[in-house]
Amino acid sequence: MRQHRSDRHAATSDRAGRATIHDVARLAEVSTATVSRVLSGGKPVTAQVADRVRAAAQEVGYRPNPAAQTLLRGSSRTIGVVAPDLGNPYFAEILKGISAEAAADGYHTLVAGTDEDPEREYRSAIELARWVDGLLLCAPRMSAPRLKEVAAAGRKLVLINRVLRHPSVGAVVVDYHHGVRLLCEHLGSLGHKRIVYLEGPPNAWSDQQRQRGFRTAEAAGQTIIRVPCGSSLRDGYGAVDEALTHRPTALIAFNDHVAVGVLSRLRELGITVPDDISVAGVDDAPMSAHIDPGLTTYAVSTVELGRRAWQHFNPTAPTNTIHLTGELVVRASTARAARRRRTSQA
Amino acid sequence: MRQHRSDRHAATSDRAGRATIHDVARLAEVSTATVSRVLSGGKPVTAQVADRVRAAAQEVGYRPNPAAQTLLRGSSRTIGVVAPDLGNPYFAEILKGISAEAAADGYHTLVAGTDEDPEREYRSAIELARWVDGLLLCAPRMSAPRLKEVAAAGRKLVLINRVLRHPSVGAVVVDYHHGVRLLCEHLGSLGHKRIVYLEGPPNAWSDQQRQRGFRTAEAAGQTIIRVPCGSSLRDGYGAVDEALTHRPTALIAFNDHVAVGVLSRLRELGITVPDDISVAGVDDAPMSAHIDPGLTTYAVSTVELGRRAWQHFNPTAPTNTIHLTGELVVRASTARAARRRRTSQA
DNA sequence: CACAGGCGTGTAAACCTTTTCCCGTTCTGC
DNA sequence: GCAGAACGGGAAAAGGTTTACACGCCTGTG
Repeated sequence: MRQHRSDRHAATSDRAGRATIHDVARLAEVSTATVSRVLSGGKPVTAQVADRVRAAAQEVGYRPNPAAQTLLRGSSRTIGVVAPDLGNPYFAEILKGISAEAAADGYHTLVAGTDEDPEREYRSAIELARWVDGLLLCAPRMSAPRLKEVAAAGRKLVLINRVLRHPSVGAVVVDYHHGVRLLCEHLGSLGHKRIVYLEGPPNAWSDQQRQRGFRTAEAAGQTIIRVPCGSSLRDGYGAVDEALTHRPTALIAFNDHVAVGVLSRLRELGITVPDDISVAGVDDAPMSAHIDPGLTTYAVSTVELGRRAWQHFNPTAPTNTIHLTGELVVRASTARAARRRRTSQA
Repeated sequence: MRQHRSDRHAATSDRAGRATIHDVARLAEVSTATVSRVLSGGKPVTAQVADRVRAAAQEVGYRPNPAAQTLLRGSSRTIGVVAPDLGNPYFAEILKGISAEAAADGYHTLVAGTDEDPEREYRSAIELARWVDGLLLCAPRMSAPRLKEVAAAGRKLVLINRVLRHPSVGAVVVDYHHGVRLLCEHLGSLGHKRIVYLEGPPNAWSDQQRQRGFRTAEAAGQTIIRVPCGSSLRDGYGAVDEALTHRPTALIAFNDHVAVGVLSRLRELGITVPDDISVAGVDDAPMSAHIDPGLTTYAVSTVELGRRAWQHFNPTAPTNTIHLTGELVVRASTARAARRRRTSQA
């Protein structure tokens, strides 16, 4: 592969087979204008002519060329979605939701994964902006100036879990500050004093929001130890050992995906959750209720997130920032802090 | 929402701002042909003129209109991916892989989820076929005639986990027959005699392949009890109670997603895996290694799947069916059958 | 010195659809 | 019976880009 340059020829010869509106017009013995009117429903047309046109269209298997339609109407009826990791169930849920909403309105969805790379994110966004009527960026990591550049390049820009001081850019954000506060209060009420936070990707806006929540918790007297981590399952798995050197009684992961990796590594080490250590996540991924132990987390509906994001694409919608607040979901992964901490290798 | 019809006006007024090749040509005082040659790199151009054109393009922020390019060259440099459930980690992985491969070759990816509905699947496929250079259908449920219709409507069709006797349709399929045989042999060697199979969606090709494997196992003397289920986590969760009425010692789920739901329900019922009952899945989803107990499953690399599928889009590639064979991954969810079965509600 | 060839650039057609404007016919109302 | 309206349908332009063809100039060679 990597030499797809050569398919120009194949494409052209293939295309030769597709019927155009002219073929239909010729067969039905009418003008192309009439064909368009019959099929796209403009002005009224005699029933007899309409039938003839429809029969002709059926016979040659006519389907309007979307490129021509797009060129003419200046809208492709397509939105673009850019996400750091399409394999992450959280983004997969969002993509599922938004594409379903879009499809219900006759819109298509173009996707791009960026592998968490801000540079690729920028390039993908700029590239997609050429094609689509609206662009949805999930948790974008790129700098604010570049984000503004993207906003200028495209039609309509909507952000998920990132805000940008800019007119005409909509956003839907989860109130992670609130979420983290709830988690800290919950753990505090269970007697946890030393809590490790496994940080998300550097410069991620949504990580900064969480950090705000932790500062609030610190101001209230709790001890938060920050350990660099990331956003994937592997990141969580890999960060556990360092986290344990700080001898925490509880552990908050950047998100549920990370938390699953954490639980996996803890199990390997023979450390029992929640008896030896409590673990909490953020996002309430679909599987979080079904793993053992069930994961305590901050839940916000991805369905709602997708719905709200799609609303932003309505041209009459105001371009503001919608704050979504979730709720604490307590499951089996958090419990009262052990009276005496056992050695970390149990 | 649902009244996006009105955005024609907004779109038109927005589009007014975008610079065309004519604007660049006027500013650089050359013809549009020269601009195209400079930017798309065709025939040679004087360095001085090229610089002038590039400067002009930069100044007005020119980006070629993809609809016009598509219309002309008859290729949109886009592929379409249709999957039953974008939220299912298995399909999310495949989407991630194929879109990354496509992006590396400068192609875009259009997606559609079908919510497991064959009717929507057909409509989505036909609709996407108008737009794209190639269509990738993941585990399609539609009938063979309709599949052929889709093949005729589009440029290039590639199937994942489904075969179709038809020239010019490529396919990449996992050898589930082999996988199920391995799982049955594995369980047999552990002394399991009564195995429940939680069936996938009705009419799913990949379920039929699994059934073939089970018939082989039955021919070898094993007892397989079939229980209707589905392909989602909830389906697995919901099918457990009925499955238990058959008093099996082991349980094979349609896929890992289902198996996770099964484990969850078993835990609720106080039934221990693998002591009371063994559980196995199929697909080796990313999380399967990280849950407790680790899931015994049949693993085939989704990366490989995506890579092979993309290869099929190369116009010089033969349109054949590629069989991918995986391997048994034994984890903690399967063990020797209990000597005496406890009551199912233990 | 003249002519051929090559290189750089412009012109215009083609890609396919929608929609505006216009014309011709038929029907209505006075 | 005639004027005007209403309605069905056709011709043509617009939308932005690429590319085949043509043209002019410069250079190198006979």
